[in-house]
Amino acid sequence: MARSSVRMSDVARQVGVSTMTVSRALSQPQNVAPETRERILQAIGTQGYVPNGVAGSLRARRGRGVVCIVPHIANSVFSDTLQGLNDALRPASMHVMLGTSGYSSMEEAQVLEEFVRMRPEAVVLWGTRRHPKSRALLRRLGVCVIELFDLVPDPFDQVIGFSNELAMRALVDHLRSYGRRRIAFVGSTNERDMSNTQRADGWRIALRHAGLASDGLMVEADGTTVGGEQAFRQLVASGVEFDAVCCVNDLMAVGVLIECRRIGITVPQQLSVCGF
Amino acid sequence: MARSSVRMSDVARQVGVSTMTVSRALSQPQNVAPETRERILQAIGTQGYVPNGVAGSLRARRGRGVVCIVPHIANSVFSDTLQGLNDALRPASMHVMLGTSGYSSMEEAQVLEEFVRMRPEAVVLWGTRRHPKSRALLRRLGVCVIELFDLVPDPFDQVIGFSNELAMRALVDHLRSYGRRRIAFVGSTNERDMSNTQRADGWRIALRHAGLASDGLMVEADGTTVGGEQAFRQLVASGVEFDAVCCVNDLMAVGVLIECRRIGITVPQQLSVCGF
DNA sequence: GACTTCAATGTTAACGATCACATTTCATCA
DNA sequence: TGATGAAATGTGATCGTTAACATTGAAGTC
Repeated sequence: MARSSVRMSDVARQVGVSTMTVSRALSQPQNVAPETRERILQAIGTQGYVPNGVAGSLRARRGRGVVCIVPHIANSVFSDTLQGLNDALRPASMHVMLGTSGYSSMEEAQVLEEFVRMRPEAVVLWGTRRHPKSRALLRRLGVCVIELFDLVPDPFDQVIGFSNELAMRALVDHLRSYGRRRIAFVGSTNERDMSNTQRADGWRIALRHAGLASDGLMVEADGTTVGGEQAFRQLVASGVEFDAVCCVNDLMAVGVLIECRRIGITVPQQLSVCGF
Repeated sequence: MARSSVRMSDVARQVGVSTMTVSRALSQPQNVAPETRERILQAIGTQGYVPNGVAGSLRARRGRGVVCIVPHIANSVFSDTLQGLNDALRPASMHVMLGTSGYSSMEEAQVLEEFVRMRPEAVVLWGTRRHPKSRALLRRLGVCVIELFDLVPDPFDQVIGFSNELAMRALVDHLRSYGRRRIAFVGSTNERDMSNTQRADGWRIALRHAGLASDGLMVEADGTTVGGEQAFRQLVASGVEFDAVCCVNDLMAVGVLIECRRIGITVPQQLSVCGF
């Protein structure tokens, strides 16, 4: 660990004030005489003093870190979120402590346990599925928790998100307003991803509310572009009739579009295709 | 800041040992009698004790944080790097403190100054362009610095990267081995991005070494797909002869490919196109 | 002039852990 | 049998800062 040999007391000695005045000059300038403050800042520059934030956090019982654990960084949904969080935190002189869960709540719990040792100001987590250990830990520490993406009726602390189910229902209703009646669903087989289930539920519920059938209209494959092609081929091969396809994500929708072009189905004339 | 009211001394008291023994049970288990350690771990579980990493870092004069400042998170090159760094750090119980520079060395210096207060174990930075303030700061703190991406002859501390110039020269040589002789360069007008200049240099040097001309063979536009299309159109319009195009990045290469398809140039038959 | 008020600064004691250096215990062996 | 040493544990100081309270001095009030 880098340790600067220059301490606040070194600056204080040179200026001829107490360390408390130096501390105040940095964190509450309005309580220090301008002239004194000026001399202190100059001494800081001369000596190359870098405040020790670890010591400060310990004594002040507050840090400037915000833990953020996302399933995977190298995925634009998550990295965009990180970017936003980072940008919002900087003006407040706070920083992101980054972690990944690999879509596993167990792994998230382990990472979380290590991270909270640094006593973060807040914890930002993706989704609302928490391992019991995580819940207990967060509850015990009383740390501010912000859950992203999934809007649930009984949030742990604070939630910023939307309802997968309602969004998918809105999508289906929109297709209905275009006159579509046989609306298929292309889902992902990724079991860890709860949003797939919630979106499928939304599709099913919307159809039921509208008095439309869903039987045989759901196909699943890997949640990728190739998976989308496969699933769509499967749907076509099944011989079931359909005039619209809702995909659980954009990648699969791209796969569907590719397959449509290959077998000569015109979009949106013959078929409506939705991503998410 | 979350503060657990349970301290190490609470655990120690319950077990009937000193705090030092608890501390050792956690960080150097081999120096504690197995039976004692067992009782300590049990008490920790019962009381829900979470070690205070801030206090530990202060006294031990070493933390577990690694500062990583990238130009922009929401860019796959950087987020992939972050992912890798994060994955490598986790087994060592270390964490990433994330920051962004927005491609500005001045902003990087400011972010860095705030981050080093937490006395990180190491600092990972993108590229090798550093603001003088950053250099001075890092030098003064004596913190381990790792610079990524650009391989330079006079590294600040440690560098992991490759030479843009040499890579581009290799690319040009590869095209020559295919018989290409009129090799154009599509560059980006993004001034902040040093790598553009270095790659252009590589292209120019490779041509000179091979005794080939570069005059009129360089075009520039915005470093995007659209920019690639524009630059290629400009190249075609100039009437200059060429049988290969090196693009400064993949996005521009995609733009070139799109434009080729539009105007009926077959790749790779009539023209070789390279990304980077 | 004595009294209040306020701004500027100082003093002391933490924050919660770990380092460096004891001390205790007990098995080993000449 | 007492010296020797290693394993297990304890003691006291300390990491560098800031909260809480105390002090100082000068200006304002009656």
